[in-house]
Amino acid sequence: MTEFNSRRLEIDALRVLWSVRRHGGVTRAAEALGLSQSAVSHKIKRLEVSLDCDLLSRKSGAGMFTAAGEDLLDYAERILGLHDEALLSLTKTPLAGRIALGLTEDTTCTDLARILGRFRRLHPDVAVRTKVRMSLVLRAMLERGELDAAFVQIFAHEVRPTDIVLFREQLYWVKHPDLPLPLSGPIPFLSFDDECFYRQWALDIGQDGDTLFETVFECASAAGIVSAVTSALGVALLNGRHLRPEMEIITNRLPTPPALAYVVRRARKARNPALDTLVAEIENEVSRYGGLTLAS
Amino acid sequence: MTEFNSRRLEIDALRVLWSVRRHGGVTRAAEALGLSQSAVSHKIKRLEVSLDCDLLSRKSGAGMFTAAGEDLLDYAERILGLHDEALLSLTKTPLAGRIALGLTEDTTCTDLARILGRFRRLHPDVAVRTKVRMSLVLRAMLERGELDAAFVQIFAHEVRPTDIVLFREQLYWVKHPDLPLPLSGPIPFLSFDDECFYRQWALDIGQDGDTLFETVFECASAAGIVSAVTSALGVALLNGRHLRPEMEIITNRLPTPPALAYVVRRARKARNPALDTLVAEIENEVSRYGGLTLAS
DNA sequence: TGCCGCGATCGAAATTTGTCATGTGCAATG
DNA sequence: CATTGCACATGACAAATTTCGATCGCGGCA
Repeated sequence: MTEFNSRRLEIDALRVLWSVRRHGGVTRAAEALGLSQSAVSHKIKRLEVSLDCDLLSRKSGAGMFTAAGEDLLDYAERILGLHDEALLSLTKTPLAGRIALGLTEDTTCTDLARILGRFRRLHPDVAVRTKVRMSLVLRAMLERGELDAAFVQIFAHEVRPTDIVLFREQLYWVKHPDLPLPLSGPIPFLSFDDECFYRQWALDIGQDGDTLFETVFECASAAGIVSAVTSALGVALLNGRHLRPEMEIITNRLPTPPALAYVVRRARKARNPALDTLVAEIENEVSRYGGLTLAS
Repeated sequence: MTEFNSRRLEIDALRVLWSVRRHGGVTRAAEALGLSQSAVSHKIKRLEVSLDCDLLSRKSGAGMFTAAGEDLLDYAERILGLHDEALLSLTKTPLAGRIALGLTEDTTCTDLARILGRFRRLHPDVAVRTKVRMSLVLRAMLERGELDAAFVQIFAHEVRPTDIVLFREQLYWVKHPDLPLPLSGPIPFLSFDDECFYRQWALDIGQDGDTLFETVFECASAAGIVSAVTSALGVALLNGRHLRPEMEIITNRLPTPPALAYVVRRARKARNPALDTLVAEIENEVSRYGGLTLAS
């Protein structure tokens, strides 16, 4: 009772454990944390030894964690939350002001929500207004000065030095295995709606001569495209998060799709200390965890 | 912004900080934590450096902590609470049962409350019944088997091997400076009520010949005695927690008062796994912090 | 003024933590 | 069924951090 229970947890180890869950594996967690794989492995092992119980269930099959592990993760999450907030509150300068923020639908229910929530708690005198639009619209609003900053998806090669990259992702051509690619004539294309900024890229690639694609389906939500693909209605451009096992990735006959990035982009505008702080917090989070994640 | 804020707190350091407040000083905290004074000093210094702000205000006069320090302590307390609970929850076996517990008034609003609260949260199926009585009464109830365990005050020399000592304290003879001790005749005595177990000790010491004391004031609460002393009504036996600067400690003419101890004492009784666990938790807390504290 | 108690600081020693290199188990593959 | 690839574990060693004992400096106090 004395030796193993008197041993204490350390925040660092909890963060590693948490990162393992978040990134789904020791190796990935290590990458994200900027550590070697063995360091992460060791840290967890030490945690296990000091607690005298297993946390990772090295069984294939079931979940990655043991019951004790899941249990601890619960606490870890709360402790880490407090920890990060404590850190922020120490550097807190009384802020007031107004922030107009643009989000995409994708980003509303993820890490960003947590960060925004915490920000409002720490700085109750800052009025944060958020608008949810598609990336193209948000970019236009930024240009027109209607927003102070926005979370937008752009082509990787469009990233500006002042953007903060939240994470990068790759687009894939996908179709259902049952759908044969027509050897000649247009390929049936499942497209996001007009405002989708990489739909243009897809429609532009067939320009040399005849049209490569024929848009047979148009839908604003990823979920709609996903189900159209699985119904073998046609070919679509999807990012990694939306891939499903039953989808087939097309690697020949079509040009490699461009890489994408989710970034925070600020408006060229007057100083805004409140926004500075918020952006700094996001940067912090990104650098600590090696990017943010979205729910898939 | 990047370098000092990206640095992380560690639970250990927070515990040290907290211990410094709790024990009112670096040196005491070190003792309680079983570390050297320099280790504690260093740990705090490191914390300060990594946060790039002062936590202890080395000024004489005002409080021991800076505003940032107090701020951090707030979070530290919450983080430590979660930490300890996490640790406990990992070793948790589903407990059920019933515990009859005796407390003194002194112990109701201190660390014990925190431990009991946590215990009930972690083991909702254990019914904890508490009774608040004076130490003498509690001891009798223990003997009669009406309680499973009790937190009682006893003479230090009465501590049994099976008792868990929560902390020790010393009694002092005190009076107001304005009150002269009569050179002959009985000394005016301010006494707790009948059930106070060391009142007997005081009344017994005059037995060789005439009565040394005359009880001029009797009150069940320490607050009453304190104000009677400051009103120069007489002489009283008080423990360190109740000493006030304006009181004068009498060191001659009266025998040195006995040392006291607050202990957890269990009834000689059948096994009670729930009680075992609770007692183990208390032992843990005591060994980690070198005793519990009471509000003065 | 000289003596405490308390905390800061320094160098050396001990402990902890991270890395590289390597080993093991498990699946998919030819 | 050997082979390859992947993900994680482990061991040895180097680097960094933490602790300790000793010593110093500072403010109260007799």
